[in-house]
Amino acid sequence: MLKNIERSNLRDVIAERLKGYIVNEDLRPGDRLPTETELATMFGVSRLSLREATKSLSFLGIVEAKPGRGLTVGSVDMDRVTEYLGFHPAMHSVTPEVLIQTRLVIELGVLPHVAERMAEDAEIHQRLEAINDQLRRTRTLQRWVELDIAFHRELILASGLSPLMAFSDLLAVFFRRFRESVKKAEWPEGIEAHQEIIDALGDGHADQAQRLLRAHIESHWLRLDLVTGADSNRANTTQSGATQSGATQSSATQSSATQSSATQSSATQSKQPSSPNSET
Amino acid sequence: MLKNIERSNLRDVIAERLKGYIVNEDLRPGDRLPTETELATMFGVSRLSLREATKSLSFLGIVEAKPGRGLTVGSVDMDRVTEYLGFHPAMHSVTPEVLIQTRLVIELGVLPHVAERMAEDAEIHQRLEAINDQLRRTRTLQRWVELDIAFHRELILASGLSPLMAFSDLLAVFFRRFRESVKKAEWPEGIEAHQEIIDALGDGHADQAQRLLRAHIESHWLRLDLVTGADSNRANTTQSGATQSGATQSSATQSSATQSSATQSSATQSKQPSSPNSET
DNA sequence: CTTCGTTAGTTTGTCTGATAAACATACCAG
DNA sequence: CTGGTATGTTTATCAGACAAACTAACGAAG
Repeated sequence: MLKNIERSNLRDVIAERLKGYIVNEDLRPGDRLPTETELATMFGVSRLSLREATKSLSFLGIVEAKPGRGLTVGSVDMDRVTEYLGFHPAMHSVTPEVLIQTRLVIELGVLPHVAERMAEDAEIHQRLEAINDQLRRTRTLQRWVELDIAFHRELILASGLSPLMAFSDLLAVFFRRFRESVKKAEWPEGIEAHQEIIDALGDGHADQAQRLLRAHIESHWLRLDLVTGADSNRANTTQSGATQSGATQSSATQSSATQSSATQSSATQSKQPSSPNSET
Repeated sequence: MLKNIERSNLRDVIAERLKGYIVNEDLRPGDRLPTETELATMFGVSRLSLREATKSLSFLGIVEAKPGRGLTVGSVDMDRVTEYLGFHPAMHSVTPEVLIQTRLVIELGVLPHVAERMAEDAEIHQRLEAINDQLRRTRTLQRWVELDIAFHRELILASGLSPLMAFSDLLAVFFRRFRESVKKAEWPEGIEAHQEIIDALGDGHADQAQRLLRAHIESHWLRLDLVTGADSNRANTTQSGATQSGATQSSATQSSATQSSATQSSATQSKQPSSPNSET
């Protein structure tokens, strides 16, 4: 009678199995899946339960369904993710420190590749310059945020490590709110930082570009203290030594105490942006 | 006439309206929504159609549903999205070289964080040692692959950068086939490399651990030449040192055209991705 | 009066079955 | 051979029902 007490969410289990099916069969976007009834019998559930799973997946574009044609594999629609995740008031389960550190790992790690490819492809330099030029002529916050995201996105793209693009897009969603707190007076500062990074990359000085980009990204962290309204005075005492930033609870994804995360963040996070990678 | 692409998706329309409802009512995580039947009558659709919309939203964690309790606004869970990041457009048509370079960026970039946390949490060292010990006693290929993946997964986990965890799992799927080509005679080599990495991390020498891990991962690269077959003679002659690799073309190339990128990746890379922590 | 166990009510979870719409394919006519 | 039509397939949506799980109120015991 009782089969699976493991997870009450039958729908999620089905979605997981469906994902596994696509991976195992090595299906690529456009490939057709079995029909709903076939999948339902295959998984041993009713068609409605399976349908709810496919609908969840189709919401993000992972699978597409058309009447008469059936189910096909698609790609995740990051715009949709941005649309629905961006408006949401609170996203916990990942602290801002972890977010920044993650971004540092990706973007800093990418720079040597960018420098190398820049030496071979002059267009990369042009594209980065073009974005920064547009940034200079920008007046609205909305446009500024879009262009700033585009700049960092172009950085990843230029590295040729396309899998990291997926992550960059996702992080962009979560970083958007940080960027939206940037005051107009700080714009020139960011543009100048971008320019220095471009120049360093153009000269092949990947290590210098890394230092510059680290400082640029970590400026988000300083802004964060202002946003959360925490004690920013302690943030001024830079490099005191406390270093347990970075990661706390990793996968605590329960939703029991939700609104406590807001207050919790301001209380616990008063450490430095700089992480283990302490140069100089 | 067709004004737009037919938005016959009733489900998306309902999801949109539900999102608007949350925004208008200024609901925050934990707040309760009307019941499914109420929302259904409110929107003028059947309960099942509305249910599909709520399920789509609950897939992202925007709303949560519990029997007897009703619908509540949930907290967005990043892990929920990263789990399905493998369906990102950028993840398609990725060459094995790019995959290895991507992995290098992530795993090398993570090591400084691991070293730091290892100094505070002795359990990390124990867990890594435990996996390696199990690796030594392994006899079957299946088990060896699982443990090898577990080791690298533990490295990411130990860094505390949980967003990267999903990515590691993702890459593990792709790398599984490479690892399965590992000959039994090469096992001790890999185990020894793991041990050296653990020791270096334990001593706080993140930079040394990075060099070791780079060599360890790039051994996959060598195996790759055997796997892809092709003209491995050219690959052998061009880069005997094998510590080079370099970013290749970004996308648009299928895995079939591997050889061109192999030759292109000349010995230009003498820099280290993720060298921010060169304290020497 | 407080506290704990029980019971009734509410709400989602899942199922069965059916009809309509949209698409794909095969068939037939010119 | 071509083009339109007829038919079949598959998803989209609906209706109603029962089970499971959680909430809350109520009553009994200390």
